[in-house]
Amino acid sequence: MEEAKLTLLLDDRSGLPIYTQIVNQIQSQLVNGILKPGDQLPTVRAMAQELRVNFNTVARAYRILDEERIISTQQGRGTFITEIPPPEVSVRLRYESLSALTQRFINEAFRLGFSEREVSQMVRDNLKSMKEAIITDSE
Amino acid sequence: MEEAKLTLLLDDRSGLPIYTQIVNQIQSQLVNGILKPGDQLPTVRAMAQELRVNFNTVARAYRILDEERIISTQQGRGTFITEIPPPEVSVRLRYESLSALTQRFINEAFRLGFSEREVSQMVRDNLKSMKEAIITDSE
DNA sequence: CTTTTATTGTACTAATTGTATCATTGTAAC
DNA sequence: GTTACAATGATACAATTAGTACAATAAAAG
Repeated sequence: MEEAKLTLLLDDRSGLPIYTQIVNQIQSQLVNGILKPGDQLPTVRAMAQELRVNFNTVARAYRILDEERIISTQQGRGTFITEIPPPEVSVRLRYESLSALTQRFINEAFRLGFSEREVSQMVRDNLKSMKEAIITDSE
Repeated sequence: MEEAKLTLLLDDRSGLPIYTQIVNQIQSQLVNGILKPGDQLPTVRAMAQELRVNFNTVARAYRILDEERIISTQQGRGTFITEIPPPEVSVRLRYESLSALTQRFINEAFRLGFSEREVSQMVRDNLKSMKEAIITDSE
């Protein structure tokens, strides 16, 4: 949950653009557990200097990862790893991921003084209105 | 009517700037009665140290809350929760507070590819096991 | 009571971060 | 060779946070 050292290796012979290599390597480091949710990535400029590339190239990689919801970039603050991506992860990991997310949510709600009834009611209402919104959108 | 301990939790994954997180949480704690009218908030420097952020970040949050008339900041004295807001405002704020928290949770869960069924099931399970834990603790 | 000191929030500026836009470069297709 | 396009670089910008000096109030010292 801290800032990662994050050593990436660029390969000129790979034929892949730099930003793609950065995307791939961050993805694999996440899958391998080298990067974990909450970790802060190096700033675009720091990583750019490390890799001797323009910081916009790193920014491009970060933007792609952000669009894939793998990281969360925040102007003025930095970039952070979000949750485990859904793809091919095992059923167990998937379950644990949702469980952790739910526990954080419920703990927060309780900490703020909301009751069990209020929480479950609000979840129901939100899910319901979200479903209706989807139906409306597709008309 | 005394100074609050006021434990706030910052979350890097939330995507929200620190000052916004502080604003949201103080609002929530107010509408849930954790903070009461007249309560003194920690000084900007004390809270900053607690959260390991710059005190100007806390000051920014306090300034926003001050503009919303939720708190009253007084140079040289401190910051205090203002006197009773109209009850219907309080109720509305309370609802909106939980609604916003819930929406963030559900959006995140959907983003991770979980279905509506999975989400509501997980919420039920978590609430249930939490209730049992409380019962067990009190034996 | 007056003066001094400490504590508190404020104002302004600087530094750090990601973003947006356009220019340059290189490569492939024609 | 020209053109088209993708990748990268340069520059300016915006958002957030940090640093510094200051003003108002309270508390302490005398």
